[in-house]
Amino acid sequence: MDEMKRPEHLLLVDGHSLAYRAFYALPVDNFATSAGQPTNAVFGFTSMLINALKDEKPTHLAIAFDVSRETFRKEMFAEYKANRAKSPDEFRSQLPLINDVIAALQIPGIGVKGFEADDVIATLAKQGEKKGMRVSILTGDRDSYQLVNESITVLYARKGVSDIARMTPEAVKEKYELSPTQYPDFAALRGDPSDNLPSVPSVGEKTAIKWIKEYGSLDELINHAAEITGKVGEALRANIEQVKLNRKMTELVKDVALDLSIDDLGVKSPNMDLVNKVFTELEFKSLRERLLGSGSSRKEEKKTLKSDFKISKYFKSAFLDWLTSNKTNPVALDVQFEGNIHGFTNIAWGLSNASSGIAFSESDLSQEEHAVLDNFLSDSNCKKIVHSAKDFYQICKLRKIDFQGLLSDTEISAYLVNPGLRSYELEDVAMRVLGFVPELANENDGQLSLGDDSLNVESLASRANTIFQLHGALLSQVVERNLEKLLTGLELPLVKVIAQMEIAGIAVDMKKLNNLAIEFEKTANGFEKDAFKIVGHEFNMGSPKQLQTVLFEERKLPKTKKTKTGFTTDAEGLTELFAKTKDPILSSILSWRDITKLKQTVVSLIPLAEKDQRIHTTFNQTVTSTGRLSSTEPNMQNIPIRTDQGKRIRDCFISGKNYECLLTADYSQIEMRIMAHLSNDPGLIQAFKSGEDLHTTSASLVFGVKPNEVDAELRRQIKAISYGLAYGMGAYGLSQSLDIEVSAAQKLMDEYFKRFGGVRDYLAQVVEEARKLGYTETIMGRRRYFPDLTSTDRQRREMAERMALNAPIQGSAADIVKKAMLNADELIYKTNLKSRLLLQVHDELVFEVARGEKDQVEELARKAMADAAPLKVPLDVSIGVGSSWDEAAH
DNA sequence: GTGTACACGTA
DNA sequence: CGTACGTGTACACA
Repeated sequence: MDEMKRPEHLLLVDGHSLAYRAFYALPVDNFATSAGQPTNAVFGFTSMLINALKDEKPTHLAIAFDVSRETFRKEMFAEYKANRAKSPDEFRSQLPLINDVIAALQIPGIGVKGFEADDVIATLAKQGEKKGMRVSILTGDRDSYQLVNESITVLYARKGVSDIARMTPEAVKEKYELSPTQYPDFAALRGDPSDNLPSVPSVGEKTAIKWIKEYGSLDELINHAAEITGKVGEALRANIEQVKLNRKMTELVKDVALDLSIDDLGVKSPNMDLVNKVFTELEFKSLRERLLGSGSSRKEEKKTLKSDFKISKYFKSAFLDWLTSNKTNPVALDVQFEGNIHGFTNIAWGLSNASSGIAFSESDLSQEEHAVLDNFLSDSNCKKIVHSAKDFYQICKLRKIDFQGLLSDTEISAYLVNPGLRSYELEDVAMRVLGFVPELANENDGQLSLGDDSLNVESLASRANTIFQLHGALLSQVVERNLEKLLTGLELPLVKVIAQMEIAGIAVDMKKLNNLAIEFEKTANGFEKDAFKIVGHEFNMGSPKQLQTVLFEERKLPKTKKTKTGFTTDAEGLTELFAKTKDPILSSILSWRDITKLKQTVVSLIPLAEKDQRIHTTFNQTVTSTGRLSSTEPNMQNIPIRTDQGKRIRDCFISGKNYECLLTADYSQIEMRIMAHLSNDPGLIQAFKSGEDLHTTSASLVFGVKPNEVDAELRRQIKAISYGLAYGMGAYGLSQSLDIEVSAAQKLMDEYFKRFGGVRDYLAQVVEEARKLGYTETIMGRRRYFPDLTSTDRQRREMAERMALNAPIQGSAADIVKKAMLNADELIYKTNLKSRLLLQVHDELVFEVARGEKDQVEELARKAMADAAPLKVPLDVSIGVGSSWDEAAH
């Protein structure tokens, strides 16, 4: 192969800071050899190194290490890094292993006594720059930002082991509004807690940046220190010597005497024998694979996803060919975009089948090509496999076409196969299911992607190919686990409904909302003042720690229940304390907490209202382990309702222009109905069929009184028992929630089970079966796995048991509500109504009713919800209508 | 700058 | 020592 002459590129790695980052980024528990040697730092370090080699393709390479803590900086400032605890044994034991790794990779490691790795790197970087090389510095230390210029880039390990920020002069400017040369001036003012460099009191990043921007440099700032007014000015003048010292310490040394030169740093191929030996000892299997495909080792064949996978860069014939001739075969699609439901910009697409792919940015398309793309997207005969179909529905909806032909969504498939995992992002699912991650496409011109979230367009084709492969692998798991119907009959069609709900959003009365914020703020301030007066000094009421000092030390109140770090100050504890002591501070705190929480809710809603005066939440379909939806930004599923003040917040959600009112429809006691259905308990079923109030009926049975003799207290008790059971509560928990003796609680439970023996048998059977099978199932076949049911750790096992008890109940309710949403959507579509579904709050649906459609929507909602599942008991739906969400309550 | 603890809103 | 969530603040931090 003829060696192309490429520009020389020097990669310098700060070994210590990178390893340290890796150590804290990866859980030590998950990385150890079978002999028990921790390897998380080695693994993370090696992983970052391999990635950098792959991405940077350096021609020259060195790793610098700190040799000891005794450096010239320490001589200048005795306190330097004095606060650093000795690094944990688990970390230090890995340093020799890191040396083994870099020895195997034939990378020179450099350390110079009296200097830090940073200084060595600065020296080499400058030498490389002089020789006309491109220089990259991989580090977890921001001090090296001062070296950044047109030739020198810092690759800063932000968090984890894959989040690398590419710090060019522009990136530094963007982040700090300062040039790289100004960075150390700023750092000197800010101080550095990890190096034990003090900051100027009351000067934070904001002020530091402002000053350096204003005066241009630290020297100039100091020259004009006398001009700065106020407290901050005084603080600066009082600390000028420290700041000067900080500045000296931050400056990197660029002329450390080294006994080798850049020319000695040419990249060598790894010593494969040694690599095999070391990686085997460390039990790194996947890293060895990655190394082989790293490109730093010369002729090794590259391990891509699929050797025959071809990516066509965009060109016209390929584009047309792809979108028009592949009609009958499924295609995997990936999309990248900026913006949100109010406007998507910079859209780029990746498409792939088993063997080839194409990727293109929309900006490169002609008008005709755009039309071809739209046709493809809305052609139900073109079967599409995607990861996160909601994006596709929303992008299409905004350009007024219908996304059609959804064959599957790998994100949702993966979720159904095993809900309750942390992430269903493509990279994570691919790693779990296929054992690899989609590769970034190679770039031939040496320009690299920007890291972060901006992908290069070609990589969308590899992502699409990964999605294609995932579909095959996940489909067999879906079939194996009997999840096909749940997937295609419930979750997939639901995606579109949710996409529409998010785009619709819910209208808010901004005036009311703003006024509420002001009013709550005022009230809160009043309570705060009261509290300060009672205590005799100011303190931060929002700090549980300070609160503890005030309550238990200053006021010597009796201690509440313990938390991990002290004594609880939660509402329950404080209420109890108040009953005991009548200390007025307690009621002030409780009232302040209450109103502050409400204020915060209101305040956070205000900026979320978009130009359309509506709030558009995001419903996540793959978060909960039970099958429920979740809602974020804002969470519309925990808007207050219980108190009068809280209801005033609900009153701010209203029907929008051209709509008549809001309509809420909710299931009454859906979880207890499911309990009746699943347990087949004749008493419970009868109670529901009778049409009487459930809790009243149950109470009369359990307590042996006539229904009309069931008072509020008895009703409250039976309600606590019923729902407690659905959550796996024991006698102790019941005694707590009813404030009775444990023995009394046990008696109550016994009595309950005497009447509802079927419930007891069912609960026992659920756990038994879950232990046997490893999972529970809902009425629609949704599974949740419980590995901890066989744990020897009692606490974990019992936790798993309670979760297993609850999962079929909560999960079946989720199934039913989801089905109801589909029904409602379909009925609206069929009857051509303008009304629409806006929100789902677990057992409640909120509709926005168009003029003149009130009665129809009410009937439709009732039918959609009641018919959602054929249970052994009826599904009771109650409906309310009003001009606001509060008024529509019932 | 980031993660954890605590507190608290909903079903 | 009752399930399932999301969000805010304070605080520690290696």
